Amino acid sequence: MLDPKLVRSNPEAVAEQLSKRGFKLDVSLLMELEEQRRSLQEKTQQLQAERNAYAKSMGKAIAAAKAAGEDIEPLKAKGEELKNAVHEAEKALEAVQNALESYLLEVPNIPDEQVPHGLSEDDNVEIRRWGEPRQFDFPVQDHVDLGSTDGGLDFEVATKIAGSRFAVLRGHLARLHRALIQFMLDTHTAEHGYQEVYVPFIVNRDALLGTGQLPKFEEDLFKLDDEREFYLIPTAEVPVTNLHREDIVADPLPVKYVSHTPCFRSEAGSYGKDTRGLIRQHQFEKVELVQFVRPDQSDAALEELTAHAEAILKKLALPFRTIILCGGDIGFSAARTYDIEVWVPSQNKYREISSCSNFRDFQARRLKARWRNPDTGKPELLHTLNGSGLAVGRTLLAIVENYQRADGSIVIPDALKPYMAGLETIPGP
RNA sequence: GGAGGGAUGGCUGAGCGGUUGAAAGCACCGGUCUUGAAAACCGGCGUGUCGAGAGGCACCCAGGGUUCGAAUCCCUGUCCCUCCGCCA
Repeated sequence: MLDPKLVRSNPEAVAEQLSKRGFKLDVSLLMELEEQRRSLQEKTQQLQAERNAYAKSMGKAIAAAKAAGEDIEPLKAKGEELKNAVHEAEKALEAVQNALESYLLEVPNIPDEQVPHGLSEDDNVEIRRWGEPRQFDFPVQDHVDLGSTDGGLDFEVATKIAGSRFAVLRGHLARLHRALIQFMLDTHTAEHGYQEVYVPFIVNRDALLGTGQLPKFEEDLFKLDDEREFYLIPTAEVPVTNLHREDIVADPLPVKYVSHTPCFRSEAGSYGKDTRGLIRQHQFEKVELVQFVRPDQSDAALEELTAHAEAILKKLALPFRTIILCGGDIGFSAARTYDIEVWVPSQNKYREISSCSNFRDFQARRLKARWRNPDTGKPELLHTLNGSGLAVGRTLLAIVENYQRADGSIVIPDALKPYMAGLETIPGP
């Protein structure tokens, strides 16, 4: 959520900045609600003050009246009147505050100055490339064909037991999948200073409000049929970032977590997109990096975090490029996002494998995630960041395709061999 | 699943329906003292929100209710603890 003070004190400037992402801030609605809020709040608080003062004086007044043998009913009646007036004012104020709050909850974050202009993914800007896409001297197969030979990658049986957009992995590929997870976790904990956390895969509504998936993106989530309003997590970002909801972080910042979780997405609105293969699934695994940092450190932290994700691809010798998302393509809660795209030979292009974002204080404000600034001694909002490090299914896909040989076998990257009991290649048909 | 007991400021922990936004201790900050530190002593010290400011308002798990007045009474929910049962 944006700082309400900023929005009401400078609505035109905020609207201008939000237009960069194609969002139209309803300034007149906002101003009108704000005006109502102000006058109602004034009135309510004045009445509350009156009631409080009156109630305070009542103890003595009643005692005095009783001693004098007077009727105390009139004293009570005045209190009753005040009570009712306060109630009414409070209700009106609450209604306006709710309207204001629910509007603000659906306003996206202000994009960073460095975010390129543009309204579609075509306007994203490439920052850097690493590695050379391999030249193949034989017809390239995609991972679906490569995996189908020994049933290592089986979409049909997954359809039977669940439905479309699910996969079953078997044998070497299942092991490779597990190896990737271990490898990523080990790298981030041992080399990049992250603490590993294991978290719930089911979260409540408050958690999703905190990170910004709700209230606006309910249709992307799997909701459980349960009166407790449970949802399957769409990313580890939700449980991990919520670790510090309504918290004043005591640890020295930055606090860095890495977590491996499954992710569940209904992918509403993506029908017909990437229907083949592992790219877009209802269930996939991800190793996620999350950081809580001092506000003045978050820009640097995003560069660092992105480099941590890139390090995995470098160790796996998978060619990639890093792009910065333009205003129109950036996520709801993010101020700045780098996508890392890995080379996918069968598609002859780079495809997203990680998304690293700085949310500034946007999530922190919703979460009430704070730290105690030693300079002021006061609790202040901190900044949150996260990034995939990496999406496991897509990494598996990239390995299978980039490391394929003419006979359909797949070479195991050196970095993964220790996790594969020394296996050198996954044999072809 | 059954039976009890809890939830108060960064932590521990008092709190009679009215003078309690909240005792006390710890921690923390400032000062005195000291060559320095510790100890001792003095003072300060919750969060949010509105306001230019003075100051106001809200908050004692959450939501309802009773009352002129609720941290204190009632109801519902959530979470935690103890005992019994069951269980990967």
